[in-house]
Amino acid sequence: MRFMANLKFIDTVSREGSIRKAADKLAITSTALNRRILQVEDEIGQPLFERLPSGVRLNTAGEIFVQHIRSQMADLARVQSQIADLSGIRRGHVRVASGADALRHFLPEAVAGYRRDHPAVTFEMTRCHGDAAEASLLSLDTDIAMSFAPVRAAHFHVAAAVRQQIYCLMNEAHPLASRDVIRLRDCVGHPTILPNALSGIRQLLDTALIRRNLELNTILESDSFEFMQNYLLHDEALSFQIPIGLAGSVETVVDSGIAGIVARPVDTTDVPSGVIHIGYLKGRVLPVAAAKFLDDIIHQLQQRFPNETGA
Amino acid sequence: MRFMANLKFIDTVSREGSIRKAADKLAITSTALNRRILQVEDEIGQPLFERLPSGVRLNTAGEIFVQHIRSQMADLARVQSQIADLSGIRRGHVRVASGADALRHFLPEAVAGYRRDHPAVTFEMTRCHGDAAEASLLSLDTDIAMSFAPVRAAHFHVAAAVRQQIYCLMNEAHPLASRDVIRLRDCVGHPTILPNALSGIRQLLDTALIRRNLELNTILESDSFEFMQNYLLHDEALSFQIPIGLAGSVETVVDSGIAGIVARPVDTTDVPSGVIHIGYLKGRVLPVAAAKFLDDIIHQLQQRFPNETGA
DNA sequence: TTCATGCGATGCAATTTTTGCACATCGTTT
DNA sequence: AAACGATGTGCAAAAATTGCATCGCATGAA
Repeated sequence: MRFMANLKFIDTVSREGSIRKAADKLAITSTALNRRILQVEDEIGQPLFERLPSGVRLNTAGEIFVQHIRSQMADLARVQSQIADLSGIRRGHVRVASGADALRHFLPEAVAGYRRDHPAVTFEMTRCHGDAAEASLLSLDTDIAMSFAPVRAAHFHVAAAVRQQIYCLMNEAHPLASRDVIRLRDCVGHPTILPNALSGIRQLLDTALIRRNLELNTILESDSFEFMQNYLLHDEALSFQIPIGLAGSVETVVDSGIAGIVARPVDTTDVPSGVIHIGYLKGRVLPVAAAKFLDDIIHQLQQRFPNETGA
Repeated sequence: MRFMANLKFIDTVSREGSIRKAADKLAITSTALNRRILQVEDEIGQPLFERLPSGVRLNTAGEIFVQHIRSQMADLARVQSQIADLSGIRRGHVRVASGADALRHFLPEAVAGYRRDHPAVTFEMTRCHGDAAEASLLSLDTDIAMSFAPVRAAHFHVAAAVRQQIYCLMNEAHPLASRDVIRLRDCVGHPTILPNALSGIRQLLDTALIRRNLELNTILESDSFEFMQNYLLHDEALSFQIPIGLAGSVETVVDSGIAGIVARPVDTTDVPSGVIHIGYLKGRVLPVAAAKFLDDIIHQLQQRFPNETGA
């Protein structure tokens, strides 16, 4: 895209914080890049960067301008996708930011299903927590975000929300495995594995524990659900997860998707349900491919969690 | 603006409908322009223009792309204006489309007043009727529109609305000049000058005349209020106008602003008041200069028509 | 303090890109 | 049939961009 080159260069410099680093990344010399930036600054009539000994940094004008550039580039992507759509080929690139839960089983399936119908569409899946998701929407690095943590509505347009009850995971040989519903106080004393503090599950659990003045015997913290679940195979411990992080539909979630591990719901009077929010940056018009994928996700969520999904 | 050149070129070609004409306007040769367009089409991956014997015309993809270009350019103007604003100098360019009424006295005063405070701001005033105003907002040729005709709310954000009663204008020697309020039936028989059919005043009058089955003795139609008003100096005829088209505030509008011509209100049970709408394209963020000017206009309207101005 | 390092800015020559002219090609109109 | 006016194309000239070597500057380490 020749006609966007200069703008893309400025965006890259602003991200790298250095003209030389950006030049490397863009496979041109720093001189050329430097002069193109000087030229744009000249055309704008104001410098966009502060020159520091360690590199460059956006000044206020630069902040405004870069925000404009990013929104331009995102809109160009939408236009291209829309134009490609006219000729029947559904092309496009969809960028999704999600918590680890949905990245395990739900999104792989959803993306594969979508690509079966539209093989020319490419994807970029980023794992991140609530705040990072919002930042990445704002800088237009991401089209769609999916987050179990509470979202601030200021910049986020919620396309769908799905209630998710907390489940307790354990080896099928665990003494609690015989119960249909787990109470929080039952867990006390058993060795427990928790997701790390940024996780929405962890936040719900912590709030519940403090309120009831309980303490768990936490033997391990991790941000990898895969690690935690596989650990359960080798030790008689408890872990927690939400349905979307488990294979299969919520009705049949007696086992967790891994042989030898079972999932039991935690009583909602102990730990309230959380909500997964799916949406995009408020005010944005998504590229056709992203918009279609979002529709698909919502459709699948409604099928899989028919009573828990709202607008 | 080097980095927007190609996009501006495409916009110009789409407006001129011919590469050669556009090339003339842009002061380059048609070959150069042609090749730049071919290059962009190549980068987009799809042709944007249909080649006709008489020139070029946008195809569907082109329509989408040009709309994107225009919104980009408008947004760039906003960004530039915002950046210029940072350094204290309030620069910018404000484009207003208005009916002839407000262009007579109100807008000249308003613009002059604004420029007194912000001499670096430039203006572009276009006289046009309702539908043309909407089109010019949509193609982003205009920032602010002011129209006495009814507006379709689909694309128009109404920033303010001012009720305007119809006034009857005549030579001070006219037999009707002694009345405080004019009834429509009083006008019958007198020679009358009317604004042309596109005018909001004319539409209100026509509706009223049809409803009451009256007919005026129309000796002249024009779209120039100046011509009509000056004609009254030389002939004992009637004409019509709204307060914003007259000098002075509505309370003191005994004379019309031109010596020898007086204005008398027409009874609102005969001809209902119309409404002037001031606003901009829905969803747009106006450049600071335009936004500030809009505030100014609204403020002045509220001062001049305190009981007739609403949100 | 001195020196080394890493940053952006700049002069100049090589290179790439863009431009303008002449002309080809196509469809419509006279 | 011929003339006209439109876009598309080869080729040489002109203009812009690039890369190298180098400068000036600020910081941090010895």
